[in-house]
Amino acid sequence: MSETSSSPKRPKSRVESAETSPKWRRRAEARPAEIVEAAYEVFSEKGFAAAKLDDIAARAGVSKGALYLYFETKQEIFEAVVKQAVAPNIGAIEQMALGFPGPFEQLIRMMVPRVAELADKSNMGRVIKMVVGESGNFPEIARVWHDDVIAVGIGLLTKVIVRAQERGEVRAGDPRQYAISIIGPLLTAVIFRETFVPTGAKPFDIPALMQQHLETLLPGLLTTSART
Amino acid sequence: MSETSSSPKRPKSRVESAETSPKWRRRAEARPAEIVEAAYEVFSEKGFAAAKLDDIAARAGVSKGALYLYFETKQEIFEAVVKQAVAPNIGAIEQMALGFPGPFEQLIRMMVPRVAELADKSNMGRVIKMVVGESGNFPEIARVWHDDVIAVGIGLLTKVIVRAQERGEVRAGDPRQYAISIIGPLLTAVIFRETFVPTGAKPFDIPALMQQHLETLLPGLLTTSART
Amino acid sequence: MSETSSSPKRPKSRVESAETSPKWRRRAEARPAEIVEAAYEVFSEKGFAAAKLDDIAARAGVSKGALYLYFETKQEIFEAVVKQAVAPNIGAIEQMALGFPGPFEQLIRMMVPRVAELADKSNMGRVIKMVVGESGNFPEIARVWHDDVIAVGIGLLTKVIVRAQERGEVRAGDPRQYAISIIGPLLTAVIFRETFVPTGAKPFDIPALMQQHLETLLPGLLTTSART
Amino acid sequence: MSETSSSPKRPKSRVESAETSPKWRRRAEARPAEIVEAAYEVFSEKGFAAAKLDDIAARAGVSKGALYLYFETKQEIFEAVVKQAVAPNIGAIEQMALGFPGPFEQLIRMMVPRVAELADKSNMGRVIKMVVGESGNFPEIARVWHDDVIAVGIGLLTKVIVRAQERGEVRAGDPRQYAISIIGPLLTAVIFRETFVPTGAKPFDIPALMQQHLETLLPGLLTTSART
DNA sequence: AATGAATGAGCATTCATTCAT
DNA sequence: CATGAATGAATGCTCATTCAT
Repeated sequence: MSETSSSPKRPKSRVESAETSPKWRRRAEARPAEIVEAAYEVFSEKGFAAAKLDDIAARAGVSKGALYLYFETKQEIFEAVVKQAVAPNIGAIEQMALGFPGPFEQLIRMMVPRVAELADKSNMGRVIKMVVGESGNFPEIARVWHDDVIAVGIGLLTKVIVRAQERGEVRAGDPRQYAISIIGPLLTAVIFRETFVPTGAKPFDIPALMQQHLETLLPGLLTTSART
Repeated sequence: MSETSSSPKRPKSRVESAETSPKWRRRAEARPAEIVEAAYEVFSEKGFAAAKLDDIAARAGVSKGALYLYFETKQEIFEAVVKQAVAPNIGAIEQMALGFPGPFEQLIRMMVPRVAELADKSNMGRVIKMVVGESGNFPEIARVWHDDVIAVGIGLLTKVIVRAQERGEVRAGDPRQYAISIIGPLLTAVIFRETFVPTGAKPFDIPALMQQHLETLLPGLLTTSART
Repeated sequence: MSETSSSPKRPKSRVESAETSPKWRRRAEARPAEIVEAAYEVFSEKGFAAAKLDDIAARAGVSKGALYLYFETKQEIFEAVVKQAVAPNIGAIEQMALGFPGPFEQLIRMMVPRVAELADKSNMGRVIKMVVGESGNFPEIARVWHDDVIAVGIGLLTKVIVRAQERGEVRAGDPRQYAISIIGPLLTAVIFRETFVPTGAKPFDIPALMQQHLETLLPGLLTTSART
Repeated sequence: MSETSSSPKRPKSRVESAETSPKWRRRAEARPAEIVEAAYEVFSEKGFAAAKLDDIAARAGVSKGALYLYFETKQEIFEAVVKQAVAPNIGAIEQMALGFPGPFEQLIRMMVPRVAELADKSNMGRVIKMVVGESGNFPEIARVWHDDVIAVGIGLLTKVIVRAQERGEVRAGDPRQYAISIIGPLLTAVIFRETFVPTGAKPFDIPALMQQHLETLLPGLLTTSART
């Protein structure tokens, strides 16, 4: 879980005293994060509807009632779980990509492994699975995720490609489609891992997969002049 | 929906009577398929848990009780829905691919648009979404889908690539990863369509996307000697 | 309970067949009335919030789930109970009063005992108690009851008095206040019966009370010329 | 609220220390009354079951936990609220009535406006509403209220009437019924005000109503010789 | 004395499943 | 075969009550 804590209803402690002795303030500060963490596990295993608040509470080590001290509904907990996976590194990556001074090939060779690493290690995969699975029931969540994550990611990649095309580094072609060409195998591998690997399917080595994918794709993506 | 009827518990007609009014007969025979068709719609919209048998029955134009004449549980209906999307054309494609006499490039240039077309038109996307979303609750279904569809598809592609590598048409490299390189953008686009397009996201032209993807990928995939 | 059944969501029987053999149609037709009857008892004993649907269901001899075949919420059941006591005889009394050709004294001497009898025998008292007790939480119910019962009753009495004043039979004075002078002791006695008699208070003989009240009130209400 | 403090569980001050800061002391002493005052408002608006201790605590300006320093249960708070409205002026009125030396007519002409004024201004109406509404759940409270308030009031009036009958001032007739004849319209108007006026019903001018009621009733109540 | 976080029993509501007709 | 009324276990949410601080 990242520290990008969404802002759940925090029971307002009266003075927010200077130095909270750890024994004093019970667990009030930590609770929301603990709950979201537990909820993340349960939701990603069962999906929204099949997840029981009893289970979430138990896994968070609190009573069912305590959930309602920090969240108003089950759906709000779900939204917190999904949001908490949203902003994590997108901003950082965005900075890096748009500010990068060198040629497209260098940029992409730096970014793709980094993103692959991220996808491999983080829980983004399970969150994607949740968003996909519940998009029918929570269009709003799907919309937010699209706007905040997917569109930003694809848009960033597209922008980088357009710029490279303008500089003659990338061949003519629909840049948004190129973005999917680049990133599609990664998403597929992540979803595959979350969906089929637990039932016994042979997993992919995601960084290796993306490394090879990049080597395969670049010759057809770069203009002859841009090729190293 | 195809006629590949899954095998729901068909109520044993007590006497298998000589001549029943043909109109009646026909309806009765069609029932399971109608139910699965309706269930497919509801499940793919809501997911397993949020789908109500009331809705399925209503959409199938039968009473709720009637569902239990053909299926024993909600889960069994769900399995029928998923299975019914399994067999679709994999077999045909398999034949085509493995029997293809020409070079890899020709084969892949023929297959990919065909599969893209299929993915674009069929409801496979929604079924994938269902399988992804419910894989946590129904590992068995995920397993079956993997074994019967995913593994077969990837395996087929892998096999074709291995053969092409042996003939010096495809560069060295992990053939299973190459398979994902080829097909990943398609799966990503399909899932994107099912998940985000309904909430307003700009859709992809899937055949065009795969056409461009192929042109981009082939230069790096084929050996220099195999290039047209 | 009167037959003035409000119209609860009746499970639509498919053909409403001509003669429903009592053994065939289960209890579908009778159920709503039975439920309302049971709910009336529980609500009037406990009030809205403290009434448990379990109790209502048990007393109606059905399962808890069955309640939801006929009503959508607890509140809707409550409203049905209250409404069902609304229209009962108001209409009849209204006809009688407004169409009465004789002098005011005759009319009032006929009406008051009749209404007293009604209040004594019917369950109106308990319903009034419910409306009073829950008016804070269900202003809408209080409003409906006021508009449909209280205002009609007071309005009717007021109208009769105004007419009698115009004919010189009743002394000058606020006719709406006269109405309360006439009917107030009856309402008080009814509420007293519902509230305090169950805890051991000595009840009033309501018809006798109203008889004496009328004899006491009439001399001051009628003009000298109208006195018998 | 009056100072007739009910007796809530006062936390035993451990040392009954010599001199505590007087400001502190005062607050502590006032707490129970403040709580009862707040509870009165909430209970009279919502009824017992729908009243939340959270609301009561908030309105009293204390924490929820603090309620339990003074009362052991919700019901005990409720009882304190009801009791606190009991003693109000009944005693004073009783003295006045029983000690009155003049004729019945004078007594009643003095008492009724005074009681009407009281009913009009005090919160008795809301308490009556509460008692009526919760009598099913709290028979004990209903009993206490009957014994301490209702029976006393009716009994007092009855006693006065009996005495007047003995002196030949009031006609023959059931004196307890006469009491209801006199006071019923007042109670009806009070309950009407609490129940229906908040939903938009036209209120009664209670003192005026009772004035007219008295003028109407007295001719039939007094003997010819007692008439002024 | 006072706080307010935490508890957990309690209840309205839903829905897969059964079965009398 | 078919119906749909009926069931009852399951679950989200509430709120009086407790207790560590």
